Amino acid sequence: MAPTKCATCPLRSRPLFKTNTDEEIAFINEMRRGTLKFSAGAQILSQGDDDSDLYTLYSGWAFRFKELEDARRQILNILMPGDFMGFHVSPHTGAPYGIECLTEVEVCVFPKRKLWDLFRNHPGLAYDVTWLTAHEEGIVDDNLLSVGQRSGMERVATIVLAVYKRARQLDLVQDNALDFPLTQQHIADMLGMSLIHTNRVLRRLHRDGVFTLARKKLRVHDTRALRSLAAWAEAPVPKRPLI
Amino acid sequence: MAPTKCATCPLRSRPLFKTNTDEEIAFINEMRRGTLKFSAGAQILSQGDDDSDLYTLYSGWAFRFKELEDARRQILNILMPGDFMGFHVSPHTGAPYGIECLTEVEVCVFPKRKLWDLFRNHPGLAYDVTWLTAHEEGIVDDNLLSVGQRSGMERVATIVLAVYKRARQLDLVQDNALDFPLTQQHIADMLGMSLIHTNRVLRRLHRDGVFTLARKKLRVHDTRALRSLAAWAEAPVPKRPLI
DNA sequence: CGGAAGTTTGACGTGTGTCAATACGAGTGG
DNA sequence: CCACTCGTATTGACACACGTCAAACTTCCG
Repeated sequence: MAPTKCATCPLRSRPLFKTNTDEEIAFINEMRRGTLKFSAGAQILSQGDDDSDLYTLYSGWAFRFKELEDARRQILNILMPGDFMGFHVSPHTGAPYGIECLTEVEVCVFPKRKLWDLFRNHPGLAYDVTWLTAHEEGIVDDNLLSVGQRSGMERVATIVLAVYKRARQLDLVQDNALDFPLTQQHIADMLGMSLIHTNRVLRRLHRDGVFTLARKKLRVHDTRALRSLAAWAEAPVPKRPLI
Repeated sequence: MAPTKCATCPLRSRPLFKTNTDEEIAFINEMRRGTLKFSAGAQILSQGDDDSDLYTLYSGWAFRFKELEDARRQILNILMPGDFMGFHVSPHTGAPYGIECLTEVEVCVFPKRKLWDLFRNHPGLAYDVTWLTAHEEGIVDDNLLSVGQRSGMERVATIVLAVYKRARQLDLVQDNALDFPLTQQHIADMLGMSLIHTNRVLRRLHRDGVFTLARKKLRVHDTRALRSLAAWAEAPVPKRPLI
């Protein structure tokens, strides 16, 4: 359950998140309209929606995606606790993407029209909003690099490693294992590959003992191998803002 | 030549760009350290640079890209006049992408450390920075959708149409034609295809009379055909901020 | 227990990549 | 004005990663 007051938000006390001033937290608390629950598979935001709200993902996983008329779907990035969602540039022409839940999800809701107050009175938070937007763009950049340039094997290794790292930052990993709610179809849609080819690649990595992925559990056995398969560039993780 | 004062910036008077208050323009003018010229092929920002500046592209074209150790390169998006560049989340770990000029380029330079003043004293401009960041993310989203889900033919049609539309907004199109500085290698690196396959697709579209692309000139003959090849979704263009 | 959703495998086709060679265009220097 | 050259564009032959179709199997869950 989400806490009633942002000041006592257990997410905020995690070392991953930077600290805000009491005043800023009070403002966030006041701006927050409340929390909402969605069940797995529900859409928090549908492509084309206009006049949607802003959200911070409090618990659970979701993903942001775009789709074409003929139902081909591209997953743009995965959303995990602390991610800020719903800010886009086409408020009048409808959301250019959708957001769908992978698990049961709880979000904090912020009305868009209060955003101006935030920018006007809390420059620190305004900067945080920009930071989060740029951060998400960085992840999409990474995904575009993968889908555009890496082979199927490299793509799978890269995404597994990326998810594993994010999950570890959020303290979701125990004994190299975590709950992993994506189906192979989701992975395929994220990597721009067919379901069947995705399955073959996963099988191969499974057989080679790099990781196991079964029954919604991901267990990473050989980070080293994963890293070299992915041609991964290591980089320290800066403290991120939380709105 | 870039003007000495932002108040008389000819870019700003274009209908594409929204108006700012005199005070805001004065602040931008004061924040601007000056202008810089780059020749075609020069890198405004190199992957891994730390402590870089912020830029607004004043004239010319450039592109943002990431590359892997083995020199595979993914172009993330194309930059045209009015684009805001250089804001990213990893100031201490080095820029996660590079920016390279396609033509001779002139940019306005803004020191990053003044950004805090901007957020603190000019919430309208702070919002504009966020807007521009989110807008660029939207373009990367579109590119990821293309690279992940569309066929080679669809990808080429989509990108040609997108560039054509942006160029028209900037008044760069005369008689359905514009200066187009990308080589086929650039297009290939943007669409995640090999140079040779890109060439074949271009030839086919050329033969079918959809558009011609030769000697750095792009001439669009059949927008209708292009649109249907691209499965394009029409959307009105909102006024964009200019910093 | 039954049905739906998700996973796995095989057979086969094709879009796209790779290799190699030629042709073209724009500069450069003689 | 002509060689020369280098980046760019074009084309053919061939290979393979990946997509498609089809079917069985396994897991989940009411």
